[in-house]
Amino acid sequence: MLRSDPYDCPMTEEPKTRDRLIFAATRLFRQRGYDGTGLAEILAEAGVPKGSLYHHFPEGKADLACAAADWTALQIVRVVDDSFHGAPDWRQGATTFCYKMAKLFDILNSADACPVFGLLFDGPDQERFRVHAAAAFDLIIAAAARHGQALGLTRETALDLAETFFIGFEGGWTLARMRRDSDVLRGLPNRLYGRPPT
Amino acid sequence: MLRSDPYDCPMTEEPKTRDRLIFAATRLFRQRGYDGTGLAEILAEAGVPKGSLYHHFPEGKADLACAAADWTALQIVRVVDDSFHGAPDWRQGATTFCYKMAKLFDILNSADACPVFGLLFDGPDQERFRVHAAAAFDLIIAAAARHGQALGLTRETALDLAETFFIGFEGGWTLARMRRDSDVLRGLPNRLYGRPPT
DNA sequence: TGATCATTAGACCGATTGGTCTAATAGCAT
DNA sequence: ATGCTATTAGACCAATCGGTCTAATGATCA
Repeated sequence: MLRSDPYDCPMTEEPKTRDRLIFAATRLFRQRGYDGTGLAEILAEAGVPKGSLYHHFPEGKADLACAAADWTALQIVRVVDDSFHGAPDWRQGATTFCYKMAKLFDILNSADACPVFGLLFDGPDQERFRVHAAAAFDLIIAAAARHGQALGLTRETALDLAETFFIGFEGGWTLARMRRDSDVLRGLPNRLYGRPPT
Repeated sequence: MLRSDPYDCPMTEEPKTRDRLIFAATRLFRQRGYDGTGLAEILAEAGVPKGSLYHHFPEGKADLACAAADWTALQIVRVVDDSFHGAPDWRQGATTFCYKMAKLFDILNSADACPVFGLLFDGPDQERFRVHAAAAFDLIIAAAARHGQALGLTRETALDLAETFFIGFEGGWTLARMRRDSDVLRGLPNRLYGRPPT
């Protein structure tokens, strides 16, 4: 799911160097964090020499990290759109999202950081990463809020609802990771919105 | 607040070597993460030579990180107890906790990781840290749940309420950090429990 | 006092870090 | 084919990494 094409390039042929770097970096940063991942590891996993990295990302590791974060954010927006597409109400959309992400959690080795925010805080250039993370978060919030509006909510209500949801989701992912249990994610809607009417 | 005495030793005299190491490590890990912090930095901030570190923490950096995490967890339990002490109901206790932590957020340079869970995931010894984090979390949950029971809730309800609260809190801290805005924390009770009855 | 132990002090180590630089190569225009 | 640019390839670098080790020092007994 999160491994499909970045920038909508056709996946029939092997991804190009730049994208292979982004893939490898995304996975490794999510798993070991920014500082915990060496360039050598990324290069090895991507099968790319060092010269290419600094050709495609002149500012090196930090550049690559931002690209990886951007790509991840786009993927999450896609999951949001898939989840809310055709949902009869907010709760249904949110629930579907949680289940999709729980499945993803199980596919990843379930000890990784949250795809969205995991990669964005450490590293030497803290302020740059912080701003980048905030922008990515707003992108995702906005996507969810659009669906809320389409379901008849006012703009303010939808934004507030979306923000609250992702606050809960972020905390939920953290707990799921700590316990290695994706059911924490599946249980989120009940926590946030109460037991469903049977 | 979070700088007071570990292990209840009197603060009149200078903290001993071991505690100075824990203080410095706590602060630096929270700020730059485990992998982002070098031993040299910690040693410099604590004013302690390398030999002492490996005397007090034979397994080195990882040992120190666990000690720092344990100490932090105890501090958080204290804030929980302070917040719920004398609170008329759950919501009041939770609200006080959020305000106290918001104040702490402002005192720290407000770009740090959540005191409880920020330090615990990266690093080479991932599994050890994960288990440690889960235990610390359960400690804090249990502390809050005890107050819930004292307020008349059943054990199950209290545990569930506490878990949900800290899920929200963890996500809230993350967002507060991203936006550099402690009001995200102060707004949490309204998000979780609805607008208060005026 | 002298003996014994805990602690401090920091020189030193091999490995790895992110980053630079030059040379070789591939792709594509003409 | 020729020339030009984009890309790959990897040797090389100083700096820093976490960790080990020996010697000096402090503290506390007999």
